[in-house]
Amino acid sequence: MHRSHHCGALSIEQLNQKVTLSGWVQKNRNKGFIVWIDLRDRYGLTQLVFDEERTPKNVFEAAQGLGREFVIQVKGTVIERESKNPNMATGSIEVLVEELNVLNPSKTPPFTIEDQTDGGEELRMQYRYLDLRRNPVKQNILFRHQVTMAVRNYLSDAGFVDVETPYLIKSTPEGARDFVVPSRMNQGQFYALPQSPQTFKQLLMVGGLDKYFQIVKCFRDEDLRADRQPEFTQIDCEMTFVEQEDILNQFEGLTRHLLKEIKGVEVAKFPRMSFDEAMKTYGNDKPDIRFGMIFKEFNALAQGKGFGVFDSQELVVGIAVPDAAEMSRKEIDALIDWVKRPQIGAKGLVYVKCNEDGSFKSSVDKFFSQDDLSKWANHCDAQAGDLILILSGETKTTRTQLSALRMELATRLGLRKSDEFAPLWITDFPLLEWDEESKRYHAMHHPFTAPKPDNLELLQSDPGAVKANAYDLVLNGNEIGGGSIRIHDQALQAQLFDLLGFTKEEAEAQFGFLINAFQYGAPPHGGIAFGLDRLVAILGGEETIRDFIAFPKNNAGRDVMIDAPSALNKEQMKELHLKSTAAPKE
RNA sequence: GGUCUGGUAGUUCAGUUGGUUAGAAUACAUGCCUGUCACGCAUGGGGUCGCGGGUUCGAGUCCCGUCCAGACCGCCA
Repeated sequence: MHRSHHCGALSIEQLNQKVTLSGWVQKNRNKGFIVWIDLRDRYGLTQLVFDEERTPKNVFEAAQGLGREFVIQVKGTVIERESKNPNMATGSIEVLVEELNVLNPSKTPPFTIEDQTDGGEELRMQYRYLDLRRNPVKQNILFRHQVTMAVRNYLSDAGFVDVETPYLIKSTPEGARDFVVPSRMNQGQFYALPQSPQTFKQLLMVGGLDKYFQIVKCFRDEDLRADRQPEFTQIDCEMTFVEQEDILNQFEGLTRHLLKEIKGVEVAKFPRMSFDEAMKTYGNDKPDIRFGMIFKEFNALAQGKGFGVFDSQELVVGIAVPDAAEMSRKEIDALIDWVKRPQIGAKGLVYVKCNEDGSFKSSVDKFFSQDDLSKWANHCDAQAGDLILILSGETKTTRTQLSALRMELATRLGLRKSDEFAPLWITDFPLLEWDEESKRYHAMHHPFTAPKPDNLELLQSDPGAVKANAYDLVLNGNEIGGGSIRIHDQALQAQLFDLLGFTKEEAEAQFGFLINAFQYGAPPHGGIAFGLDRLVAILGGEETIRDFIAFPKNNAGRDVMIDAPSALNKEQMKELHLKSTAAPKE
């Protein structure tokens, strides 16, 4: 028997019991006459004690040589501590060791295995198996398990069937870049790894499964971010005989269940906002509504007063930053520099300080009277002590810039509280997006998304104006889910492929299987997919998903622990009918 | 593809205008220590200052190139 108890189990209840424990040496505190070892496993820490008088001499001497992360097994007796540690779950007892068995010694780890480790990001990734021993990372992984179990239970109880879909599928140039896998048995041909199980879940609906879900890996060969990995996990769902309203209700239910179950938070009915309204009032299709600073447009108030910068622009838009009028000139200048950085790209920033005495101080005092500025303050609900910040320019880019500024200020002002949860549905997305580069329309969501039924006639006359039965679930400024009602009518699907610039032959070659399936009684259906990694991170109060993934990849898509990707040897390359311009590994 | 920040001891970092033998903390090793729990005290070992080139009497420090890491923009149907 390796152990009778785990390292978080013992308390004063087990006093005087003989126990066997196994675990890792967290810390060796050697006082000369006495040695304490903190023994660690997944469940906690237990203090072991060895001393000159009570411990056999050979065991006592061996204890002095135990280093960090040695794996040991001990047999001993649970005794009450002379000095208790109230900060420790097992702090009132210790185990007086009689037998010590070193199961495996350890090299000194390259970083400390403690909550506040001295290890940097890269080193921790390289030795991820050591990092996983640390509480913060371990807790995140356990937390993820809690979330996925709650999801599975909820969806299964609601009648959803967990179905696995294939990972080796067909490449489609539409959308994100595919990861591809060469086929040995089919020379010169490639599988692609799915960007999502989209078409398969639709075929499951044609197949009559009615309600499907899968917690599934998806793969996208695009550049990474703090919240983006090349392989990531979706909670993928699809339902038959539903309208948008049915789906929103079902998955609002799931999200509310998770918030309650995992965080103990009760949330009222989720607000809904159209895409257009989100863009107009937050400059963003995933607004963080935990705080205000809602966009107000100043065109009517600020144009035609001789300030050329405003007069010449399509949009003049601003926000009132609460309690920020105290900002020094230097701080405001730094803010102006911040928006002028190439990442934001604003030309400048107009500010109005709403002083406590009711007066206004602005960067455009030359052009606007106190009366003008008072109207501005009124317009954007700025109180005395607030700071109004205004950008102007082309509508779309200016909104994007102000949105970035709003989020930055909220972060700086501590308004993005990680224990506050503000979900929001965004609806009525445009069906299509004009792409300047390729001079054609792209599907904003994906090519199977259904247009709103009363927009159908616009498909010919003004495709860009067509709204879709598509929706996103936003949580604290992050898109955590998105979906749509799908097209189930083959004629409409053909029309969409046409609009997207597919010839009949291309559509047939890429999606023939789906078009065929739709000829055999495809039911109305729709669904949604949640980004599990992101959802877990946000519920956990973070925005970086890496520490909620057991083995994540770095910025460049590398796994620095196993050193992947790597070159293949000549034989493999030959077998796969691949030629490389890079020197192959011998 | 681009912008920005960083790379100095096992680790996390400091290093002034370019100037003596490159420091701190922590980790590690040795010794001391009669109740520790971030134990304490003493001593010690540990450096290709990412790499290559240049400027200079002299480069961790300045310049050019390059590699690596991170954040962001583009991209992510």
